[in-house]
Amino acid sequence: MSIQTRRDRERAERERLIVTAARKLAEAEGWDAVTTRRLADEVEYSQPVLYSHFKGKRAIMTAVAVEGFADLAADLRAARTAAAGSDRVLAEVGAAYAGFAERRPVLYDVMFTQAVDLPFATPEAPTALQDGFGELREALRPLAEDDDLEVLTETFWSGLHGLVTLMRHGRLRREDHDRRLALFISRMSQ
Amino acid sequence: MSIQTRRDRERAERERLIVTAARKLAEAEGWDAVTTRRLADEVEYSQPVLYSHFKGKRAIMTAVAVEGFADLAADLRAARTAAAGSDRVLAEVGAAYAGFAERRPVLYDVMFTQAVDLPFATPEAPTALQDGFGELREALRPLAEDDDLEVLTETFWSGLHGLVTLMRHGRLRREDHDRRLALFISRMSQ
DNA sequence: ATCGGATCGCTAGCAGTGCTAGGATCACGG
DNA sequence: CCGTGATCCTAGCACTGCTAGCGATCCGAT
Repeated sequence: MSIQTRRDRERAERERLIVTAARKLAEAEGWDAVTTRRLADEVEYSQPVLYSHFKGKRAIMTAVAVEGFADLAADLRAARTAAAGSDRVLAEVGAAYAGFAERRPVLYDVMFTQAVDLPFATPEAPTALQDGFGELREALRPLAEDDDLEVLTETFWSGLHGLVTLMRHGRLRREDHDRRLALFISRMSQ
Repeated sequence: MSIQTRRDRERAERERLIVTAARKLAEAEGWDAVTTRRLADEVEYSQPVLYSHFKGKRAIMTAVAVEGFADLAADLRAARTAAAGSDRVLAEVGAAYAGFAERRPVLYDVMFTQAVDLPFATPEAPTALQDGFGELREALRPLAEDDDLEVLTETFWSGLHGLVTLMRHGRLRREDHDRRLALFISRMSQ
């Protein structure tokens, strides 16, 4: 193996180090604590190295968001494949989605409100995003009827997103979360 | 009238001036353009005056958000009272909500993602918020059945919020917006 | 009419932000 | 062993929200 490949490997490792450090720091102290100085300090390099890997701070956050989408997709897949009766699939997947947002609020935040420049609903969207959307689509396929499956999936996703977002921001009474979720799922199932 | 009252009146006018200037500036150039310096320049006062009226920049944004909630409530009320058949009410109100978010994205932004410290779902929430929520509740009352009306309203609201938020952030195909809205309303109507 | 006092709004500055230009340092190839 | 090129750091820029402290202004009492 050439020297160049070793360098490339080290570069790739350092890039991952930056992303995971940003994620850990954010999950520990919130995104406000993730400044370029603090992050550089955390990875034990100087600030400018960050910019040799990423175009800017937002690009780092976007990288964290992509990781988040991969995690979310994995959670949804697990819930879908583990669901007992086929009529329970939607409820399980919905609960998994809401659970993800609740367990990892900081991650959900960067995925949906901070890293807004991520390409979506287009072929060049990261596969992690398409996977997650695909899980929702499969969970909904039995319910599609004559509705367009794609439209139904987007609508279902929107409902879940609204529920978790408004609750996270303190706009809904927390104690009724499960009832709202159950009501939404039941009505969406016709 | 005493001098004090005149001063109080002038203070109140200037406070309104600040809020409307912030709103106009944001709607014209986005919230990134609303810096304290720029805003002070716009109202033709120095920076510190802003802080004699508001605790900080976020408080100014919150004031703009409250104005936004009043506007939204007015839109919803107009849609609800103008709806022809009683089975059209929900569709009209939903369309009004989505239309508001589409027509005033910057305002909707500050209401739901920037000014997160606004009290909600509690008695001390500004009346504008309670009015808006009340409009949704009245639109849904005929559909409540044995579901708790409050829970149903929160769920409906969440769905609308998710639809407009994800679309605004480019996560949903714009051309299917009306179909998603129609699907959501029809399923929520049982 | 004039003066004392309190209010008011300004200038100047602080600490911290994202980002970058420039040079020093180090490892490599000849 | 030396020149060369990549690598990474120090220092600094322009900007942010916010505040201390002073100067002017206007009011009320003498």
